[in-house]
Amino acid sequence: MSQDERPAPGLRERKKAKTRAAIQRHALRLFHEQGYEATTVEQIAEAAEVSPSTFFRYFATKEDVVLYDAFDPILFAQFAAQPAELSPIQAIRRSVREVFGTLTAEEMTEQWERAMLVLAVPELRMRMLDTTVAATQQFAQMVAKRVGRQANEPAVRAFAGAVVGAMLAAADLDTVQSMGDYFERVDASLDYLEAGLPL
Amino acid sequence: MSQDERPAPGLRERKKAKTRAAIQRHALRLFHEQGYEATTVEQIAEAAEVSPSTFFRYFATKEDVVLYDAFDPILFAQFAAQPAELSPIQAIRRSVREVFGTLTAEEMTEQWERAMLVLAVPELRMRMLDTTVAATQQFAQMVAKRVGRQANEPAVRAFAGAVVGAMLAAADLDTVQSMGDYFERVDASLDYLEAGLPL
DNA sequence: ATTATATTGATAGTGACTATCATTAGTCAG
DNA sequence: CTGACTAATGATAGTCACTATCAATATAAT
Repeated sequence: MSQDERPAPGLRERKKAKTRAAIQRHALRLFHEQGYEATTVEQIAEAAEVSPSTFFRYFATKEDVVLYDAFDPILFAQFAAQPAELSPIQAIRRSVREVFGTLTAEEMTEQWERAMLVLAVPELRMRMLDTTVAATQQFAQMVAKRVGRQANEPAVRAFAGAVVGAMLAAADLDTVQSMGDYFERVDASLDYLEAGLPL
Repeated sequence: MSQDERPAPGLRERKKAKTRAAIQRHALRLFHEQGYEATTVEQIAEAAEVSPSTFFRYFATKEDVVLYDAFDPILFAQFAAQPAELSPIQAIRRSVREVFGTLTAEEMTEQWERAMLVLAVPELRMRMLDTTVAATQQFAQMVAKRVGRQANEPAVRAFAGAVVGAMLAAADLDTVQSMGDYFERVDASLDYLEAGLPL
């Protein structure tokens, strides 16, 4: 108690965090209950007891309520922290394991449901793809650092693109029906990339 | 003249084709002159001398005016037509060369400008990505056929995803500044994939 | 307590897109 | 050629995401 465990950053900041969380919670609940498109921003605002104006102050778009995604930075940090002697693909494999290994069953379910929502709604799926492709450049830079090359070299870019492409292809709703399935597929894809795309 | 070169499909159909072409032409011109976002559907409709209602009868969204893309099917057909003994990557390389080799300088410029527009406008870029990812499944099926495997095998999906991912990574505005640059990069990426992603 | 500042809600707008319906124009028998 | 059938059009009214603005309110700082 003597130490500031959480710096308790003033009433104003705490209120903002609460408001943001309330909006997101009610939004996700309503999306689950009525579907994404059938839920209007007005409804979300009303449920969270704020005005529509306030909604847009916290989330620039309706999509952002779902896509505010803290995973990319965590995954990147984990990737950077892997021992330098690992190959990029081995580093990816370990990063994925370590990041998702810490999730509770509940968090896992929540992530899975969110993923289903994103894949099901074209609007959300498209935004997710866009941010993923943008993240590919960042990934290329980290790979470059790891193998001692330049990030703008065609080989490095192609490698990063191929890895991301293969990971996206692993997220296929027809054959993947659970988080466990998905991890198996990601692992298999990484094996396949490591083997040099043998056909 | 004795043969029907174009079946001349009735006045109604000819008018529709004309209207569609007029809308698209004026839309692309206005996008070029004023920018995509600054151009409203109302302006396009007015320029093409139709009502806004009619605009949406021809194009479901404003985006579709730009993204109505005839290239994917042509590229797929060309890929399917490549000799069976070629490896998938060799077949891709040849298909790309053959499809774009037939373009005139003017068509080339037009395609380049359209590509720039798509990459510059988030809305368009996202839709393009979505259709590209969707096309990956189709591509996986064709690859499967070529190598005598099933399209839902992880290896086949991962291969298709990796190829598409690497191709997308080749379309990088920082390092690619012309259609010629782009083809070089695509070729280099295919080499790299063929070599088994050596780092 | 008082001043300065951050946050809010209300209001009014824009623009993409949908639904509906009467009018018009192309088609096809007879 | 004419009239009935059908497809295409334009007008109207509406929904919803999102923006801009501004007065009212809540927090922070002095």
